[in-house]
Amino acid sequence: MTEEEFLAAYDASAYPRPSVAVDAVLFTIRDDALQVLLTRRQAHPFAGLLSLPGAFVGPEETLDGAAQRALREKAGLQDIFLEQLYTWGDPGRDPRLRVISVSYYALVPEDRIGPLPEGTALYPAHALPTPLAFDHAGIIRLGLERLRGKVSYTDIAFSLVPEEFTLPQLQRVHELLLGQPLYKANFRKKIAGRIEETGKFTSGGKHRPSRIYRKRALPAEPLL
Amino acid sequence: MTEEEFLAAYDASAYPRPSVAVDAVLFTIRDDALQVLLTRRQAHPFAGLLSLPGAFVGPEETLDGAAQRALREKAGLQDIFLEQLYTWGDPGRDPRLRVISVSYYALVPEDRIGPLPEGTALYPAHALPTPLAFDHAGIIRLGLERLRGKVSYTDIAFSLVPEEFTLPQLQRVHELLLGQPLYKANFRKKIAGRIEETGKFTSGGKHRPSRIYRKRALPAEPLL
DNA sequence: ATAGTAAGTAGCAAATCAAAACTAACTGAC
DNA sequence: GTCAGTTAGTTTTGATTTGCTACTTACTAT
Repeated sequence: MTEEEFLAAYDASAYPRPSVAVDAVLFTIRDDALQVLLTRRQAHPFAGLLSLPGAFVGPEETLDGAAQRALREKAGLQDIFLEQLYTWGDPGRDPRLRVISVSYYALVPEDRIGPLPEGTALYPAHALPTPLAFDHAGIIRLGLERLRGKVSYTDIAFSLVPEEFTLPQLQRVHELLLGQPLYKANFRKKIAGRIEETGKFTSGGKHRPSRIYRKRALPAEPLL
Repeated sequence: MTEEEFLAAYDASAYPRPSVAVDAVLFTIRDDALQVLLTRRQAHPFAGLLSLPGAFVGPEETLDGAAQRALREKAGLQDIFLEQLYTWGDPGRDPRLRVISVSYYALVPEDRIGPLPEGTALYPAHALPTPLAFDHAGIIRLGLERLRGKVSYTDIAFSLVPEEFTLPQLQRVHELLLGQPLYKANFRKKIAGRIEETGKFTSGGKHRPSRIYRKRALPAEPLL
């Protein structure tokens, strides 16, 4: 069968084409823990269970665009770090109809999260309620693995911290993502080239104030 | 609008749902170069251009299953390393109709490739004909990046080499994937724990024969 | 025997990493 | 004021890994 013949048969066939949706795992740091945004489902199936914010992909919409829209509609967030994670397509993962879900993970500092809609809240990523709707537990687990894998060799940790931050703060983010403590001195050497001082200091603590930094715009090295 | 309402509207709407397809980037090492399997398209669109082997996802088929089937049908390959790469969904990437493509990359040692169907052949990954059909050039580029990124901290190189291999062979695979030469002594130290001797040696060369190894089944360490 | 060639090993300096110990700057209790 | 408590930030040291060179080994072809 040629591809064209297949397509013709495909168009004419009785079974419905799959729907394509996106689901987003939105991570943030709150209460010294990594947290995930979940919404409680009202409707069948899995009514009453928590699920990831998602959306069906519109006819003229890109996949990234649909993921952005899902987060805008469900959490009021715009212009945040968003990256594709994995695509889930097992028949039966949605009992209603075949749904292919392109999953994304998103990172946002806590201070950018506004008031959340009724039924939507943050839950600690390492102690999630169980069960979750659909295969969303698996999606979150993969997101956690991806984060852990990428934190050491990319800039993603900066996306979980306000524009201006202290090094203990940034180090703590790394530790939460990696799940293990880091040595202060080594951590500082490693990121020294990716930050710049603001000249400001924290105040109000019962101890030595810490310097406040921001992310360095462009590393000077890659110009070779 | 609730999700249920959306689904109802979605079902009733005039625009067709997207089709979901898979495309596979099959890599192998041949003639001391990394090569990709491509097939020449017969039909519109992009007739005459080279494209990745692909398939539409059947109604009861998993995504992985569809990718396996595509490689079985287009290259006669079974039971090979296959991993999801990225999902491409821009409207307009297929001029006929909206197609969401879940891309995979696959790795196979040359000795497992049999005779290929008419119109299907291997092309050097770093000197591909241009242009390619659809967005397949971008898919291959991403596959190359993924390979390069993963070769140093995973076992993927073993999937590009026969079951029994020499260390110069395995080192060369690493070098081709990384695009840079490696130091023999360091390379050997690094993989020492992941291989085991077969006791056999190559023969017939004009020089010292090299030991033949196989991949070590289970590393002993992860038992803690 | 000797030359050619690629396989495989030894060793060292430089860079990086893990780890502990140290100093600095604030608050609050005395 | 001074001292304890606390966290920020720096210095230092030893272990491990990397970059690199030089060497030895084992085969074939003259």
